[in-house]
Amino acid sequence: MAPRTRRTERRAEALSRERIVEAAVELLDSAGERGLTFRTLTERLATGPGAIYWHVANKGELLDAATDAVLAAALTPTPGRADAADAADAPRAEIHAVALGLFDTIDAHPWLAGRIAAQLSLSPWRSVAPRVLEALGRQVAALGVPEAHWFTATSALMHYILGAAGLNAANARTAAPETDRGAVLDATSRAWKELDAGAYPFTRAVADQMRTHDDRAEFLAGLDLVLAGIAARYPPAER
Amino acid sequence: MAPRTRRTERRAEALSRERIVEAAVELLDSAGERGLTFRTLTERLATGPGAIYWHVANKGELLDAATDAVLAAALTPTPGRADAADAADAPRAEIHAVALGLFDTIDAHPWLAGRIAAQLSLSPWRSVAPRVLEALGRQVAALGVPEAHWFTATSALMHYILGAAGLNAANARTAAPETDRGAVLDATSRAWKELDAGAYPFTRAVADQMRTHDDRAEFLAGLDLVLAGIAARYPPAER
DNA sequence: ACCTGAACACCGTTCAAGT
DNA sequence: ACCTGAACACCGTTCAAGT
Repeated sequence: MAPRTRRTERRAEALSRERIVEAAVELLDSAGERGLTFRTLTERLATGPGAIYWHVANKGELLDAATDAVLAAALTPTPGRADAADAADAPRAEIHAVALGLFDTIDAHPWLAGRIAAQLSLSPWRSVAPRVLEALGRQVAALGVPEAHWFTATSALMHYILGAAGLNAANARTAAPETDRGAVLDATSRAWKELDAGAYPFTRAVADQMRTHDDRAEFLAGLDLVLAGIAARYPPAER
Repeated sequence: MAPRTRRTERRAEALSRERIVEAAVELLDSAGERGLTFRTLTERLATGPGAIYWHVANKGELLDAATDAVLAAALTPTPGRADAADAADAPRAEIHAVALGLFDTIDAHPWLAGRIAAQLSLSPWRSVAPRVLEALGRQVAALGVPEAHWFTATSALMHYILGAAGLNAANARTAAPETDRGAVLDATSRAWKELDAGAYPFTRAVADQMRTHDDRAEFLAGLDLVLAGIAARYPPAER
């Protein structure tokens, strides 16, 4: 056998945990959670499974590392991004910015939703929970919420944001690439209108509002409801 | 010998879609999503994989059927369960009842969380979305929210309820049976207190509130924040 | 220390064959 | 019409062996 063209399929740099995680994120983004296997990963990295297991304990740890890598970028504060008109509105603007950052990140990496849920509870001391809590909680404090209600108010915000963003991401998660959002909304709206009039009067009534809704705008409207509730129930302490 | 011992490994009744779904739910409850395989299922039903594929198209359809079966029970209205002191408070009490029903159901069947998210978006015309929307939306209308905001208000409620319940369920989903909740909260609280004082002042400040919190009570407190926000932002139309 | 690649146990699914 | 069970392609993981 001839001495082969010099490593056309051979990787240029040494393997490292970072390179493995990077390739994992790419596979997850392009093919979803089912697209990341040790076969596709070893093929892309031009190596064998044993090499990956040298740097990573198992698939779960790899998914956790991928989650951390993507979320770290999303949660890195970008000072001044809010540029609120007046300072009084700064906390609300900052909460919007954090929420939209998470919403858009989860929308762009839909596989994140399931992983965040797993991490939040499996290891609540790890980076995700404290980072999100800290970013939101400081603004909750700035809004004047009495300290006794800090945890409750911030938890509710965090649950709404991560929950709603996660449910929304399921859209992108499994929808075929050529699936037209408008067509899905049309079909769903039509199906709702054909529900039994006696059993589903409300759903029939909102079928048109559903058809024309904007995911991002609805997400923000819901966020503002939570914020309005916080303002109403936990008004700033007198002084 | 008593008729009991006869055909210990042979099933008594003919296979049916219902019996298969029933067995699937039991396996999911006892061993989680990873515990349901065609091997464990055929063993429990004393049959082969081909028999199951005669009644069910594939594993995805089986999981959808299991989800529908469990949610149908949770969403069946139980009239009079709320028994509010006065009628004015009836909508809020009913929303609490629906929310707690979903919270407890998802808590008891943690595998539901991921499946609900998938169904909500993959096929929003199917039973889950209209049923939840209808149950919540009627009460939103009863609260006097103007019709123009019905969809937004009800969507926010639904996203909070399903999102928060789903994130909470991740707790039960992977925690080892002998894991003591109190011990986890203690360890998490301690870890939070050891975070960098400059970077995590808020998280450190709420570490004690987190340690003593009650999941169900926090869930309801967050729900009340959304409801308070709805009352504040979408007050009943004048007449 | 880092990597190779064959091998193992297990998975969802198919299908020719039975009744 | 309904069920059997061997077989297939694929998965995560291991490990003796190389450098």
